[in-house]
Amino acid sequence: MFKEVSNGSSSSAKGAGEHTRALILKTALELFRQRGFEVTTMRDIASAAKVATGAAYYYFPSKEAIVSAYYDQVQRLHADKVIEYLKGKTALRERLGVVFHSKLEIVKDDRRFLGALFRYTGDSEHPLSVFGKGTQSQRTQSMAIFREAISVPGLSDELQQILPAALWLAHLGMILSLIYDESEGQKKTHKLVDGALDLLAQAIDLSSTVFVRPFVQPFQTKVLQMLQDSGWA
Amino acid sequence: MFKEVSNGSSSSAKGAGEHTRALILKTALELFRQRGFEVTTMRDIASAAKVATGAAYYYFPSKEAIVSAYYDQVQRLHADKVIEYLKGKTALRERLGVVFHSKLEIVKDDRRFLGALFRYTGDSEHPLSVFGKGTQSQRTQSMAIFREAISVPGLSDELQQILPAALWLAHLGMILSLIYDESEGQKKTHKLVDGALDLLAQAIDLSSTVFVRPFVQPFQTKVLQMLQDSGWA
DNA sequence: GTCTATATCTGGATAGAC
DNA sequence: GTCTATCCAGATATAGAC
Repeated sequence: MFKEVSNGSSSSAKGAGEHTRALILKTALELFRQRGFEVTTMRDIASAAKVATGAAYYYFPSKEAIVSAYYDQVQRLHADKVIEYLKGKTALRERLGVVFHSKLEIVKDDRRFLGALFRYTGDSEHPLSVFGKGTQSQRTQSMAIFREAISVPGLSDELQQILPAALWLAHLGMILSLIYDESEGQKKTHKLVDGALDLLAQAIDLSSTVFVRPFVQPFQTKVLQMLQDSGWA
Repeated sequence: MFKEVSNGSSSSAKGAGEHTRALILKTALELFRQRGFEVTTMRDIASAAKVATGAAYYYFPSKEAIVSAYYDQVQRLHADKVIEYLKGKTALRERLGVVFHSKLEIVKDDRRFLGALFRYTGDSEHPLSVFGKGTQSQRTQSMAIFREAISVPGLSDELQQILPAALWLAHLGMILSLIYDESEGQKKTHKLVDGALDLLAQAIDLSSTVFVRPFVQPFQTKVLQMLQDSGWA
């Protein structure tokens, strides 16, 4: 997110330093996976990538910024996967499954450093805070993926506006669950996701029913109002 | 939470170092409020409290541990307040309002360092992680307060088991909202809390209705099952 | 603009003497 | 239980090579 901004096309246009940057990122992630995030120092990363410490800081203002850059990668990858897998799928439950499970698939081996994403959650000023202004654009992109996933006929206007934010938040919860999940293959988290999506899809179906809708609609309206008031929709 | 454990009664039995500990805590909080959490160093704290740096670390293994100790205080205070204010109040909405707003009242001036509570959210191993094993007992205590608040007649068994965890999670959200809330008097957060509690109370009322209950009950059962599977109820 | 090399600062955290 | 001294690593600064 930091240096590549000044650098035209964000794909793989190997500008001079683009290679170095990629090398540092790749090396760092390998070390994080092997040894863990905390114990890996910037000096380790730089020397393993055979660059000077200053070079690492030239591209990544902090150790967490490396994880943040990794996560940008994840988001791009996720967006691509989702577009591909969503083709031809029309059922809401199925579409939601695609979005959540493909994300899980992408990050599944990176539990040891994914937690670094949450380090600045409580610091509203920090550029890397998940809820902060500095990450607004990533948030918007991520919500767009969820918006795409729920674009099926028959959904109320309110839900169309509520769900992207709600699902984005839920997906953060999923990542947290993954981080804390010691069960083999992290199957607890997979089960949790499936259970939650089942419930959500059923609840949405039910709420669209002619009998139930009149009861539920005012709730949706109020929730939407609250989200708008706090800048989430 | 750290040193006082080895020290019999947790109230104000001024054992040898109990005074020093309290002094360090008090001094640190003053500095955090005046200057902010990040910019205040352990050296600052120690010298302001007129003790050596090592002394501060003797009582608090990390800077965040000071905030954690502060939060223990908050929890005790909150529990006391809630017990007092809840007397004679029987309506669910009112009782929930007491619990949430009294918490908000207690922490309202401490936004500048409350965020430190979340620093280790992504680190499942860390003793101070909000979701970790090291904070289990505080979590249990906090949930007990919410359990007390919702002990009104007419609540389904499922909700009685679901709500403490759900409300505890929601109250974390409230604190995050407070931290990010720049509106004067943090009235956005107050409004959010009131809106959310209104909705919740209405939803619970509605779900107890003879007509709606049959539809909602299976959902509650499944949610409870999921919470139990993941160790939250 | 990209990078090396190196020196320095800062502040969280620890060890060991008393 | 408290202090002094020290370590460690994240981060910054600088000067210069290409």
